[in-house]
Amino acid sequence: MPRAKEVLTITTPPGEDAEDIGEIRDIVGFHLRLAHGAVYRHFTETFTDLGLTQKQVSVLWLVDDHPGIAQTGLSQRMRMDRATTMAIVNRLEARDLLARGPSPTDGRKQTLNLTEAGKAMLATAKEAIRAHEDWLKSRYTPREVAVLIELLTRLHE
Amino acid sequence: MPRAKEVLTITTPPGEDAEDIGEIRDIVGFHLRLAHGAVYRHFTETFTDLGLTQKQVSVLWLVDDHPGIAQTGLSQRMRMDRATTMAIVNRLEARDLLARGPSPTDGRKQTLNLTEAGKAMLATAKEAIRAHEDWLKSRYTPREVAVLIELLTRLHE
DNA sequence: TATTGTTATACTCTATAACTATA
DNA sequence: TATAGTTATAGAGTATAACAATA
Repeated sequence: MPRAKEVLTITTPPGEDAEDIGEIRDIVGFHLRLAHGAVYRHFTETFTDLGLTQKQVSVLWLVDDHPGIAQTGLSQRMRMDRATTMAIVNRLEARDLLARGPSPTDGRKQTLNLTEAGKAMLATAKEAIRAHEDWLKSRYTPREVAVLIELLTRLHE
Repeated sequence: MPRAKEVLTITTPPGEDAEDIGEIRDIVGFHLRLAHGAVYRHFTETFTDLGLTQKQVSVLWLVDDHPGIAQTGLSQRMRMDRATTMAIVNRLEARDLLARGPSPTDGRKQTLNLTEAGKAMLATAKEAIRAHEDWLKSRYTPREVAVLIELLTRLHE
């Protein structure tokens, strides 16, 4: 009796149609969306006073970590479109938290740097982030936090 | 020598200021946002032809699972505001995928049900979801998928 | 030709506030 | 009073397309 060369075995739950994709609670994307939404809402509440969004804080943080970074560099690190990056940088520049400047090496590029107000805002924001992350991590052991970050990283790397 | 009653020990990495929150790559929310964005983009690409968003598919699916559900019931399951739910239901109703009806028991409520076109669309959407989830799950072992869902669920439950 | 920044445009999501009808 | 739906409004994120300047 010849053996089948099994590359992958898919088990169909008993009593369920093989064509059925299953239940919505088994969809990873569904949970990812709900989890993101919950964290987004808590973030927004935490940051009402500062008036900053997740994206805006991320941009301030990344510019602080990489002074003089160009908008395309920011786009790559944030996995955003150029136009989307523009919109966010525009808002931060309008609030005088971030400044555009010319690139000494490439006339097409802009250099981005935090203003003094931007640095102060980032410091305050990091305090709020700490509280926000504590709220988030309170559900997990340190080991679980590490696992969660590992698994999430595989989705965006 | 008295022992300290340690509830939680927080270890500060050597050479790092205790006031420093750390690096952005250690922030769970940062990875969650990037992961969500990556999955969102792949979802959008997968669903360009159908012209459905994540939220819209979730609503169709939930209405199919719970025929006659009210908009507030939908709001709770999707963790959305009433007004946000309205906007999404409006779009689906305008495309004749979903129908509003009166509630037999409560004059304030609306019942929601899929139209025939809505049921057909959902069936097609589920096929696309299957491909989308396969892409997503290809990074993980079945065990890791279960862990990821477990950890994400703790964030939105 | 390719890259970078820019502008214009459009759609979706999200939430708040205020209003109406019903319980 | 509280709940459900509705409407209006506003801000933010997302992407596409087209354009100008530079490499």
